[in-house]
Amino acid sequence: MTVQMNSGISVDCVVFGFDGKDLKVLLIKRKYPVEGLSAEDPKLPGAMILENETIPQAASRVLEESTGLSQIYLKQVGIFSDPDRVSPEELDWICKYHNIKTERVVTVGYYALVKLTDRIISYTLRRGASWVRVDDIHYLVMDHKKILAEALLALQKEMILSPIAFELLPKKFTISQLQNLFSAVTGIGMDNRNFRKKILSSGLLKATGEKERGVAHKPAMYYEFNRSSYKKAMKERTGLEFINNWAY
Amino acid sequence: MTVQMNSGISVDCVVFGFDGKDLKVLLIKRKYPVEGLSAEDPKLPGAMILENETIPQAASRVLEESTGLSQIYLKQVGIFSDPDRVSPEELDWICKYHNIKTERVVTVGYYALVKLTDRIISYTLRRGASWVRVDDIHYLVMDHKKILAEALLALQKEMILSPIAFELLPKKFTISQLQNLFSAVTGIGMDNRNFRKKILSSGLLKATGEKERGVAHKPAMYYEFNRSSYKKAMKERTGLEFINNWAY
DNA sequence: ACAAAAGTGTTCCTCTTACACCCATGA
DNA sequence: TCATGGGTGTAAGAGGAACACTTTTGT
Repeated sequence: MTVQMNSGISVDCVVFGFDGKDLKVLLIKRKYPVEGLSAEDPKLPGAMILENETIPQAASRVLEESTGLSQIYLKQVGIFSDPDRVSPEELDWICKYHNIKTERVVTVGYYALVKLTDRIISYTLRRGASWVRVDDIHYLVMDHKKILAEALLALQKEMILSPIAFELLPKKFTISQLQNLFSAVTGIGMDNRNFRKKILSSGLLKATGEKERGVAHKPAMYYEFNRSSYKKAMKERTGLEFINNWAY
Repeated sequence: MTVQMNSGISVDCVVFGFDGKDLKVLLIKRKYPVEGLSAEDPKLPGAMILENETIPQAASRVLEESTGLSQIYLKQVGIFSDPDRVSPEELDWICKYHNIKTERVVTVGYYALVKLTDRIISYTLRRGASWVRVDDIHYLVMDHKKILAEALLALQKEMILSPIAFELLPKKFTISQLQNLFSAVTGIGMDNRNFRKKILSSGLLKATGEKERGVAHKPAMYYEFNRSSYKKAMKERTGLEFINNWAY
């Protein structure tokens, strides 16, 4: 067994969006199909890393290319380094497409959280990409399904621990939207009154004064994420949360 | 800017051990020094990945080589991919040492938790490695100091959330040892009575019946980690811990 | 006898949970 | 007026935090 000399390194991004009801993922199609590989197979947006580029930078680049957005929430999920994760045909395709030579491609999986605005939706659709409900994704090329699964798991964990839900919601949102998002991502249901109490007493929300319009029921108040109060709270943490979280 | 063709991929491991008082890290010296690079510079154990080897497998291999142990707790910390993280001299050294050609080395950082038994200590010392208190480590080669810092951060987070403390303790340990470990790693102090209450009511500890011997004070009871009860508890989680953890 | 760490209970208070009805709006 | 989701309060119980003294051993 010898040291691996030519490793290609790529990044693949699971871009999550929330439409108010379902968690969705941005999927693209393979460009420049070759023999034996369908151009219709859905895949995650990804790219080989460039010289003079760190891996997080590569992930940002992929995101900017596929969504038109910079400055979005990006988190590493894991490394996928099975020597056989890319089939010989796929490897061939990758080498031709990028005009490189490599015997192996190790990929770094990321997930990204974006607000599903009209702009981003039309941008992605124009480029032939699509937003698919997580539950409706049954096949992706290579090990992208596995990357998706790990990304979803990481998102669930993270959403329970950190206030990242706001990254998926519009700037102004209702408490119900927030709760639906939690429920959609984590599968956890919770009494609406208790949810409101907690989230409001947390100080993370700032009422905007604006209300929903044109809905056939009592209009809901719009709130914003109070980023500054969150930062302040982080500094004041006691740090005594431990055993509760892992012991019964 | 072109696609990176020759990326070397390595793993580096931060091996943590606990001697009952301080958190320590296993450091080694560079073998086969070359001009311009001291053989005395301390570094983390690491290796280039091999063909037909996944990255976690490479990390396990490094661990087995440096400690003689397999089956130990290993967790990925992050990827270090700054194009300039390895100086030209270092790169030269790496290429010569491994007899490869590469323009860049991306490394994956891991941390490992080991029980500091007599066997492992003598094994590592025989190989010229040393166990250094975390607080006493001021310089490591390349970006290894940064890797260490991130590993420590990840360990702290993880120890608050999961029962990994047991990986660092002997099979039989006292409650004080456990509490000291928490305190040493997380910096969190806690009332001893409350700590005992919590940890004992958690069902994670199993009293062995054995007591300390030869100590100049009331001998403490030895406990073991009750792995099966932990697994059972995990399945019964309600999953409603969220907002408490990130909101005030 | 003394030094040194182990071990033990109670009270107060906060936070979690469970639970059911009225409100504002558009159709 | 009806259908729809928004919004509200309370009581009981569990769990967290603060607190000081006795016990066991070796020297």
